[in-house]
Amino acid sequence: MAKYPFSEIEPKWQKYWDANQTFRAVEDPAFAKAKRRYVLDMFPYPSGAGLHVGHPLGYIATDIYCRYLRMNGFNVLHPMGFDAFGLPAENYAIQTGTHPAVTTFANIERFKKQIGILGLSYDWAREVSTCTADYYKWTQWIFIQLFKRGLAYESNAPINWCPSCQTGLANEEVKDGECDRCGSKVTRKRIRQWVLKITAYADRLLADLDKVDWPEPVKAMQRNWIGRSEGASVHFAVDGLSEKLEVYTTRPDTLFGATYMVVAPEHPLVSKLTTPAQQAAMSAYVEAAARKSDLERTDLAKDKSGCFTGSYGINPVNGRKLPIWISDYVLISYGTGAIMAVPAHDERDWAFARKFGLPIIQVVAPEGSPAARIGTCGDPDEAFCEEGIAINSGDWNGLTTAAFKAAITKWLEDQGHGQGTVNYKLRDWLFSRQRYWGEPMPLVHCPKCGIVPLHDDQLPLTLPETTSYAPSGNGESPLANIEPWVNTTCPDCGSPARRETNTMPQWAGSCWYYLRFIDPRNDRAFADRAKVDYWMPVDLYVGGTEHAVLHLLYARFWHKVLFDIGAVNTDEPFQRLVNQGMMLGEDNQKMSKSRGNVVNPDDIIGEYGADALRLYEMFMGPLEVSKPWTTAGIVGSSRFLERLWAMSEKPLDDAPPSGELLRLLHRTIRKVTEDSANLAFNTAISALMVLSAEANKAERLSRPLWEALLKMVGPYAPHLAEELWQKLGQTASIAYAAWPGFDPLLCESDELTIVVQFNGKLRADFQVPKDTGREEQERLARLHPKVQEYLVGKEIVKVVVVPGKLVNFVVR
RNA sequence: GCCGGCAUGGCGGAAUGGCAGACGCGAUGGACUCAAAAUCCAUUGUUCGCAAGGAUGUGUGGGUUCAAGUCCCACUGCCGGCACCA
Repeated sequence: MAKYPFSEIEPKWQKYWDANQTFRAVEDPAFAKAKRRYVLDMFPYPSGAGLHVGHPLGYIATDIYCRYLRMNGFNVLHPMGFDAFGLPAENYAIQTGTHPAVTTFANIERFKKQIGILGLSYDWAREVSTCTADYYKWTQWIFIQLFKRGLAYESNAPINWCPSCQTGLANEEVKDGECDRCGSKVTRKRIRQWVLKITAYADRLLADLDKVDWPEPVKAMQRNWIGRSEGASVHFAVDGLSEKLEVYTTRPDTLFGATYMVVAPEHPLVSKLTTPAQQAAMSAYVEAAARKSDLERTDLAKDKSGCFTGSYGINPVNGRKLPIWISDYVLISYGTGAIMAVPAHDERDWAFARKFGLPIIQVVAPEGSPAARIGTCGDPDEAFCEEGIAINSGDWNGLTTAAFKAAITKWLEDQGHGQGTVNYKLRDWLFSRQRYWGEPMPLVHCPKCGIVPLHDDQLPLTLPETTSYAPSGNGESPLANIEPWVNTTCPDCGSPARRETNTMPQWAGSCWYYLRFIDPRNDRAFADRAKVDYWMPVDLYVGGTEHAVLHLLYARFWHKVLFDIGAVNTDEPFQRLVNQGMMLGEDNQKMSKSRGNVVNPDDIIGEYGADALRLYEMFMGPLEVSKPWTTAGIVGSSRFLERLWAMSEKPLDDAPPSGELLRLLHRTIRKVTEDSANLAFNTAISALMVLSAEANKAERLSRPLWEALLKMVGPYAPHLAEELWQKLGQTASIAYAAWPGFDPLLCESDELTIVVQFNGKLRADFQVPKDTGREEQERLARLHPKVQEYLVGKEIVKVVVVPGKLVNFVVR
């Protein structure tokens, strides 16, 4: 018989699904909340580079899951769209003059074509692109809500600046001191910026991680990034100055060990602290620190540097005078930008004290050590950073670190010298970009009213047309040069005013796109609240780990703000998150053009068909783990499909199968049902292969078995399944055929194999009827000829019997 | 340095504490063929043995258990994230 003509059949069914709107999702109240599922892929940036076989991995997985859910009576929302603002299209525009929208939409079309041939069951009627005005109208609207709640503010603090991208970057976009996008060294720049106050949500972003079903590593990364720490703020009087110097420490129990203090070069008190004698040295140091890049400043290997201010702080616990230094190892952006230095119990302070000959006093000793008993000790050899017992701390000696922390914090509060404090590593989110191809910020600078947001009826504020996309490089976006656009009137008072010219970062559009899919054409709200209630939260969200602290943190933040203003029904957007593993090249390296190991899905589909590619990508291993692509391996999936195609020619019997084949059928249904629900597609496919191989051994095919098999194949190889389903005389799509059920009783075998072990080593096996009792099983085991042989000259110490499984003789 | 994750045949992988290696790729042998491809059948962890049958085996070293790939402790290697956050 002819080979499976996938190149005819696959387009045929793709056209059918499209023409019949088979996967259109409708908010039908007949489905109870428990019978609705929102299954979401992380939407792509439509780059011009084209896809490799790794890109569709997650899309195939969610598609199979959605098809499985539909056959099980769920109403499924499964949309797709495009994260369409971004630098590549803009950079191309600078080079060629082509409008970024032109490039972007061309790439979107190409992308849709490429994933279209995979037979993915998206509701394309809900497609959105973040760069269209009807979409970013609502991005702007949400930004205004943030602004109105005081969560967006202007800042002039120095920021991360990428000299190549010519724009500011968020902390999350800087990796190892380099731009996450282009790899250029990030520098510091002081320009006016818009910042979102994500730190106001730090506690909730941390606590609510406990509510969601996400991979632990991703939760750990977010917890790390938020970086909550508990400690105390301590106020140090400064000799000869009215101002107090406030420091933050997680170890208030080491206050007696403080021997000097350090403030960051950018600290506001630096000039007041500097005595005339130190003035020259201090200016030189501050200037040198300002010139250093972030990477230079945070390089651990470098020597500590610093400069004495000439001033002294007074330690509130013992009145001791502590010299105040400045050093760039203290960061202005964390805590109070000033520290008390305890060299005996902190590696960094230790290194600094050693370099500058500052005293070192040990105030914590390991529990049980002699020092802990007598309350004092000699000079330490290295910093001791663990917890222990207080020494050299006056009346506090002998307390454990934990007890001392609590006691001294209370003492500080009682004496007015400080208080317990919680700190976060998370910084506010640098939100403005000095580029063209992004959402314009819907704000106006009015000389009378200050910064005024546009009114709702003035949205969207569309991007002006221009011919010059190049950034000015001086911290202004190209929009600043478009005078007719910049000059406007104040929405509130009507006076002449100027528009904000910064644009939003690419993350803005992706912060809420999952909500727009719910009601994509609504022009009165970002989404109708009843529809939000119908679908939200997202039940399953599949994408790569690269967004663990970027998109996934930002989106949670925006969602919580929307929750707080009553616009959404849940305080977390994504209930369950799954990270698909990376598809590596055949050489086990990351797939990339520069390595020359890229495999194009179009080529594979051309040779083997989309169903074979889908099947193979899922068969290769668990969804979550990274694995290398092997083109040679795909023939296994292809052969399986060919076998099904050939089997469809066999004569059919109406009777169900009998005996072992019936049992295998029910077991397979059980296995494939469980595995499909758990996204364990590799083992489900394996079970389908076993069943088809067994069923194929007979000359004739049982129709009930064949129908069940086709339905189970449906989500995995939908084109072939539809074709063979139609061949059976079915007129409706298999996409909504009822998923086959199984009978647990029919899964069980009448006979069980019992294995016999001697001291845990396998020696024999035999068959027993199911329901054989414990004693009977042991008796039959003893009668087994090989067992008798092994028992000769041995003494039985113990017999372990697991009914239906094994008998283990422990012998001597 | 800190926090995660992973480690099983030639390869991808499978295995509620109970027959390690399901399923697939590859390889070897055979059938079909003038021949090849395709297809089908058989074998395929390593090792000793003509065979029957042994021994050994899930990164390393210990431990718990009648029984450990699976649980516990200590390592090693690889991958990812963070990194002067006081």
